[in-house]
Amino acid sequence: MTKPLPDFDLTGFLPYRLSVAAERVSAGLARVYREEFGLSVAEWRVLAHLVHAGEVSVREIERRASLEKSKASRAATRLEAAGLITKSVNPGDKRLIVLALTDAGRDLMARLLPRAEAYQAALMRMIGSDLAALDRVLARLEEATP
Amino acid sequence: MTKPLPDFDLTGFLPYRLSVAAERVSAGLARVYREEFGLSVAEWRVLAHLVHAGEVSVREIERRASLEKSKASRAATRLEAAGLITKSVNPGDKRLIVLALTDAGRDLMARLLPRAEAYQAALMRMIGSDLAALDRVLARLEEATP
DNA sequence: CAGCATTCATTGCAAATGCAACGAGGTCAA
DNA sequence: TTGACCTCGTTGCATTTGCAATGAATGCTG
Repeated sequence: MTKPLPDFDLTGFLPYRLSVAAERVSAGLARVYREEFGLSVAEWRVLAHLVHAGEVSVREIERRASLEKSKASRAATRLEAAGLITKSVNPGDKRLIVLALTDAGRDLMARLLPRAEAYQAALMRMIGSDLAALDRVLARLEEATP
Repeated sequence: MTKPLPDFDLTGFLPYRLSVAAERVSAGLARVYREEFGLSVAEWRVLAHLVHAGEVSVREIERRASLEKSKASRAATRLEAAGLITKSVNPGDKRLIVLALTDAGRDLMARLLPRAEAYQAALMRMIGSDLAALDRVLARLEEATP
């Protein structure tokens, strides 16, 4: 008596499809900031968050940019070495490190952001009228996951 | 004269949101096959594809399961060591390796697949009426990415 | 204010990753 | 048939990753 192994098509499995799609989109975007600006995903996220948030601790990056503690720390170290950000101790709470863009970092982002926006625009064009629905789905997954 | 750095909210950036959502969903699913069956993502994908495809080469896994060449190869090696699949040379083309589930592999998947399906079902319930739109979006991203 | 628990960032280290190189096999045209 | 190419799977190796441990700083409680 053999087990009744149900058929299962991985390519139709939602978590898999979502993962592959996200990976491809990330890879497409990464070409922009990697090939032309030499940034890794972690570095891109740190810089991108700094543009919006101003001065921020590593911990804040970890939370807001979904970056592993150590990943955020190492990305910050590399960015500092590249002269794109500064790291300093928060005088109020000396456990905290204040990350801030340098002029060079701001310059780089001023050139990079339009490219990133253009990429998002192209993506949105592909998604078309399903954008609102996708937005709802992502919003729901942001607050909870099964 | 400072640069006109446009504001940019990473948490509203579509590629980022997609990436985070996919990562969270994957992590949720991974808890099932990792904690209870000791499988990695790569191993899960290989097994899942074998269920549907029967006997398959490593190359085929690479293509159909979006797994790096070497990742697929190493996953197969581990799965063979664990007694879940067999590896043999294709007699017709001796460059090809034939991967096939063992009885133990089939048994494991018979227990795992219902859990995976349940996870997908829970995910679909969350997505609700936006499922059709999400499906279209993923289908479009599968055939092309900006 | 003393002691203890917590928070933050870094780092050590084992494991995972990705890429290029390799060797074995196969294809095809001259 | 031979020799130049291609394909497949594995592996070597430098890099990246994730996790736990560490050490410094702060908060909390009695």
